[in-house]
Amino acid sequence: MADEQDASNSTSPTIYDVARACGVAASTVSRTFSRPGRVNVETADRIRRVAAEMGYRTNTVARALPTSQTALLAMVVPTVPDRFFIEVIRGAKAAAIAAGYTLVVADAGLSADAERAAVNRLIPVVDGVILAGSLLPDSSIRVAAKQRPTVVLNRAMTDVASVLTDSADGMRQAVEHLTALDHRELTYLAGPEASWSDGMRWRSFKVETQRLGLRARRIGPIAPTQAAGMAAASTFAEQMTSGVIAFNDFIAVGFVSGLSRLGVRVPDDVSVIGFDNTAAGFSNLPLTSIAAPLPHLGGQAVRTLMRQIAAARPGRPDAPGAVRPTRLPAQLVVRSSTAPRARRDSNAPGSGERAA
Amino acid sequence: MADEQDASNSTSPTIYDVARACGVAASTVSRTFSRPGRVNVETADRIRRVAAEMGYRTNTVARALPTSQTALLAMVVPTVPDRFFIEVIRGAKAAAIAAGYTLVVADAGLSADAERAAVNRLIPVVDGVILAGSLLPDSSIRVAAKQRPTVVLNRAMTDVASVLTDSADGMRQAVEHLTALDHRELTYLAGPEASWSDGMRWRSFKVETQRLGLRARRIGPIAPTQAAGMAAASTFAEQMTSGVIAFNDFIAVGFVSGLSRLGVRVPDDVSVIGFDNTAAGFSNLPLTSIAAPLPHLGGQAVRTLMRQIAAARPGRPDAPGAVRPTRLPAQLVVRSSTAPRARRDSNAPGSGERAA
DNA sequence: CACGGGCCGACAATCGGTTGCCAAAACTAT
DNA sequence: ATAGTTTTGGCAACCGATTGTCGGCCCGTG
Repeated sequence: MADEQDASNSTSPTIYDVARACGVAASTVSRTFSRPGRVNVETADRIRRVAAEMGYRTNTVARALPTSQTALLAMVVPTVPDRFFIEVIRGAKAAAIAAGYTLVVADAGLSADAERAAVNRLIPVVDGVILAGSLLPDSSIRVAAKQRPTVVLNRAMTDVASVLTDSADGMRQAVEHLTALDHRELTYLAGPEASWSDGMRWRSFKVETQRLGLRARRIGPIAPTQAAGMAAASTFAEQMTSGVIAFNDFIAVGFVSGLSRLGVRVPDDVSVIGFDNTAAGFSNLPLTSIAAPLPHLGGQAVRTLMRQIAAARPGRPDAPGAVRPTRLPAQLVVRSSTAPRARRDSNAPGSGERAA
Repeated sequence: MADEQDASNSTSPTIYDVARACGVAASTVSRTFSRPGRVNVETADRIRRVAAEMGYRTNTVARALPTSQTALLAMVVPTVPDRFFIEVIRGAKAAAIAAGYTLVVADAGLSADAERAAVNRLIPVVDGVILAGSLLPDSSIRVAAKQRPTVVLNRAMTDVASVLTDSADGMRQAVEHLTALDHRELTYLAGPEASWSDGMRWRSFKVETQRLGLRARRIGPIAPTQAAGMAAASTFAEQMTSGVIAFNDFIAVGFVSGLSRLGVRVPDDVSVIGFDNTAAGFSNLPLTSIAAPLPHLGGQAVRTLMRQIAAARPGRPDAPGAVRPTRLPAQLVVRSSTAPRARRDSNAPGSGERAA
C-alpha cells in the first residue's frame, strides 16, 4: 500500500502498474483499452475499475510511437486568423472532435518560409494537415502531402485533396444580381496577387460579365484590409462604374467608407458587393456579400482528411493519383449595399462613358 | 545500394539506418545531434553529411518518449480568437520560436467543460500550457498546473504563475482622463459575469471614482459583442452620465452606434472609453481606449513558462509554492471618442440629477 | 617500457505502449 | 469421452530515440 502510494505520487501510473495491481499482463491492460472485444468482459471491467482508481491515463506519446498515430490534426492558417478562418476553424474543430481527434491551429507567419517552417515542425507530430490560405507554392505542398495526409482549403490542386467554395457560382450570382438591378458596367477590386482565390474570382468575373455583355474593369492588386480598400476608392473615383464587386468584405467595407469620404453614396450612386460575408455588423452599412459556408468548409476539410488517414492505413503510403476538389456552394446574401442603378447619370466626377 | 534505395523509399530513415551507413553505432549518431562536443569532430561531420544525404530527420515523438519533452507549447484561448488574442498569440509565437519551441493554439469551445476537455487532450502532448481567458475555476487550473508547467493570462492566481495587464492602473488613467475633461458622473458597462477581468475592472472603477469623488454607475452584465453593446445604449439612455467606460472595445463600439441611433452624439454629448485597444479603425469613430501591450503579454507568458519548464527539470516536480503575478503596464490611448463635458445639460432624456 | 588519464565509440537498458504468435482453458459437437 | 474450435491471457519483439556505463585506443610522462 505504501508502495502504491509512492508510485502514484512520483509519476503517473503505466499499464504495467495497472497490470500488477490486477494480477494480469500488461498486454491485457493494453487490449482492454485499445481492442474492446478482445478481453473477457469481467476482466476488462475489473481492469477499467482499477485503472480509474489509480488515475491511469494512457500516455499518448508512447502510444504514438508504435502506431505512429497521435490523434492530432493541424490546421495551418496564414498569420493569425481573421473572421474568415475563425468560422472555418469552428467547423473543423467540431468535425475533428466528432472523429476523436484534436485539432491544433498554427499560424504560418507572414511568409512562405515561415509557413514551411511551421508545417515542418508540425508534420512529424500530427496525423494530418489542413493548409488554409497557404502561401506555399504547389511544389512545397506536394512535398508535405507526401509525408502526411494533407488537404488544402480554397485552392484547387489536382494531386492533393482540396476543399473549396464554388466562388465561380458565387460570382455568377453576384453579377446576375447587379445585372437585374440594371448595372451595365462593373469593377472588380482585386485582392493580393499571390492569392489563388483572387485569380479564381477575377477569372469568373470576366467570364460572367462577358456572358451577360457587361463592361468589366479591374482595380488592384489591393491588400485585403479596410485601409487599402479605402485608398482604392480614389483610384476608382477617376473612372467609376455603378457596380462594384470586391475581392473580400474587408476591402469592400474600406472602399465604402472611402467613397463616402469622397461624397459618393452607397448604394444610391454605387452598388457594392463583397466576398466571404465576414463583415456582418461591421460597419454601419449592411454589406451585400457572397457567403461561403465557412464552418462546413472546415468540417468538410476534416472529413476529407479523415478519409485519407483511413485509406493510408493499410498498404498505400500516399498519393492516390488525381483527386477531384470538393466544391461547396456559395450563396449571395443581399443586404443594403446594392440597389437599382440611379437614372440620373452625371453628378459624380469622372463618371465617364456611361452607356445612357 | 538497391537495399538502401528500398529502405529510404518505404519509411523515413532512423538513426539506425544512418549508423549502418556510416559504420558506427546508433548511439553515436544520437549523440552527434544531441551532445555536440561528445563525438569526434570528423566522425560527427561524416555522420551529419550522410544523415543529410539520406534525408534523416529526428523523430520527435520517439525523442519525446524517454525525455518526455516534445518542444510543443499549447495556448488555450476561449472559443476562437478575436483581435485581442490574435495579438497575444503573435507575441507568444515569436517568443516560443525564439526558444526553439512550437506554439499550438487550441480553442476551448464555449464552456468550461469543453475547455477542460481541450486541456486534457493537449496536456499529455505538450511541455507547457498557457491558459488565456480561461473559463475554468481555479481548482481545475490547479489540477492542470500539477501535471504540466502552466501560466494563466489576465487572471491572478497565487499558486499558479500568471501574467496580466495592470488594468487597475489603466482604469486609473481612464478615470483621471475623464475627470480632467470635467466629467463628474461615470458609467461602467460591465462585461460577462464569468470574466475575471471584468470583476477586476469594475473594482478598480469603483476605487478610482471614489478616490476622485465622482458618481459611479454600472450597467450589465453585457456580452462582449457589438450587438450587446448597442442594446445597452437604450438602458443607458434612461439614466445617462457624461462619461462611460466599457469593459472592452467591442461593447464600446456597439454602444456608440447604439447611442447615435438614439440621437446621442459621441463625444459631444457623451465621452466613451473602451478597453484593450482592439477597435483601431473598426468603426468610423476612433475610440479612446486603454491599451494592453498584447504581444508583450504573450511573449512574457511564454518566457515565464520556459522558466518553469527549466525549473521543473532537475528535482522539483511542480508547485514552487506561492508565485507573484507578472504585471505589465497598460496605457491610455486618447482618440476622438472623449471630449470635455458640454456646458448645456438638458437636451438628453433622463439626464437626471446632474450636480451643477 | 610501463602506467595513468582522456577521449571516443559501442552495448544495452529504458521510456510506455502495441501486437503477432502461442498455449492453456473453456466450450461445442460427435 | 474425445476431438475440434473458439476464447482468453501471456510472452516477447518491436516503435525510435536517449543515456549510463564500460572497454579500447592513443597520448603523455616517469
